[in-house]
Amino acid sequence: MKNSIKVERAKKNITQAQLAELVKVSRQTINAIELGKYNLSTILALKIAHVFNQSVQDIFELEESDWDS
Amino acid sequence: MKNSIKVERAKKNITQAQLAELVKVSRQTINAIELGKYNLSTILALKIAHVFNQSVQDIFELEESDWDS
DNA sequence: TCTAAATGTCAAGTATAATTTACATTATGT
DNA sequence: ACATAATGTAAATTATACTTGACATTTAGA
Repeated sequence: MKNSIKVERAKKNITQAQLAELVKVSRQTINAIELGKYNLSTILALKIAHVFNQSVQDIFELEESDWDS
Repeated sequence: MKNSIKVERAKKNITQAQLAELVKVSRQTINAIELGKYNLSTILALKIAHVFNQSVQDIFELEESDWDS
């Protein structure tokens, strides 16, 4: 799964730490998600989408390989 | 978090088992998600939204209490 | 009413999301 | 060049998503 969190943060001019605070997770969690290191929960994806006023699909995009299983 | 999976399944006339097969998880997982028993992964939410041709937000809705932490 | 499909539930196990602490690296401004 | 903020990374731990197998209950059709 790809994501555009870095771009959205840049638009809003906020740091990973600030985003972390807004959605109430650790800074490292935001960093790992932004770098595609894991498959975050849906509640967290909805919160991030809410912060950026975007749809979840706008920010998180499935890749072919995500369907492998 | 609330969801409308049951309604979407009814529209498409498919069972929990069939949806499970389409998104490649177990039937019990679909059942638990549909009953709001846990916070599924974003990849799975995107796959379910894809099956129903809907946005993630159309199917999964944050509740106030989800912001508690 | 009988049968089968569909749904609900439970317990035990595995996989992985998310936290914490800590430190290294890279970017930014003065 | 220096200082500081921001980002990347790692290991250890905790919380929880998801699986499997099994069984109970509800629903729908013949």
